[in-house]
Amino acid sequence: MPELPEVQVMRSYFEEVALNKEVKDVGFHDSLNKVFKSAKSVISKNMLGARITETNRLGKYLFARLSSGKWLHLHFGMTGSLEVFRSEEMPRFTRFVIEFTDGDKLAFKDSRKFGVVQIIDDPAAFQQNQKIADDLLEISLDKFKLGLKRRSIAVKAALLDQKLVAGIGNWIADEMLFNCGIHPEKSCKNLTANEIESLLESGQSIAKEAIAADTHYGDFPKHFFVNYRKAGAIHPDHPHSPVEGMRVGGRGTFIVPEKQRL
DNA sequence: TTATATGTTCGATA
DNA sequence: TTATCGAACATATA
Repeated sequence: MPELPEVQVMRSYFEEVALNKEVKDVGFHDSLNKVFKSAKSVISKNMLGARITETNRLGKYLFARLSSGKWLHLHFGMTGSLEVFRSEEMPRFTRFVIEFTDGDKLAFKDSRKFGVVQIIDDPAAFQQNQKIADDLLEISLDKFKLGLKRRSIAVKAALLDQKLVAGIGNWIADEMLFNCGIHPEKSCKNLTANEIESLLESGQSIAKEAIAADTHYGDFPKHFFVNYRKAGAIHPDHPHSPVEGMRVGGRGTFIVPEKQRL
C-alpha cells in the first residue's frame, strides 16, 4: 500500500512505537537477503544500543535518525508495512524486526521483498545520490513544470518517475489524471500550463485527503476515483462511461473514457 | 492455471 | 550520449 500518504501514515506509526526508545536487538528474516541493502553487520552495528531520535520522509522513502550517528532508511516496495508485536509470534511476512528495551517489537513486513532496509548517512545525501526530486507536498510549480516539459513520454509514466516528483504511485497517478480530465497517454509535451498546474494541485490535495483519512480505504472521500478503479465500474458522475482498463508505462491504468480523451 | 499487484532498476534499443 | 521502453525482481491472491 505504499504511496506518499501510506508512507506518511507509517511514519506516524513508526514514531508512536519507536521514538526515543533504545534498540535492544534487531532480527533478519529474509533468507535471500533481498531487502537488506546494507550488510546485516552494518545494520546491527549502527542500531544496537542506539535510540531513534527523529524521523523524516521524502516521497515514499522513510528515514529514522539513530543516536549513533547515521540514519535507517526504509522503503516499502509494493507490499511493505509495519506492525508492532510483543510476545506473540512474529507477523506473517516479517523480514526485519527492531526490538526495543521496553519489549515492543516493530516488524517490517514485505511479502514480495521489493522493500529496502538500509543504513545511510543522511536523507539529504540520499536524495542527492539517488537523484530523487522534491516531495509532492513540497515541490514548486516551476520545478514540476520543468520536469514535465523536458520529457516526451506519456504523462502518467512521468508522474510515476520519482526523479520528477517524489511520492506519486499508481493509484494516485490515476486519481490525478481523472480529476484533471487528462488521458494517461497524453504526451508531456502537449500538456497546457493549466493542466500542469491543476495536476499538481490535484496531487497535493489527494495526498492530504488520503493522509487525513489515515489511508484507510473505507474512509476515503466518496468522490475518490480509486473507489471505482476497476474495469467496468461506474463512476456516479459518469453513468454512461464505464471505467476502462489499459496499460501505460507498464502499469495497470484505469480511466473514464468520456472524461479523459486523448 | 492465469492474470494481476499501491515499486524500482537495469539492459536493450532508438 | 541520452531518452524511452519493457523485462525482471519474488511472492501472494483472485
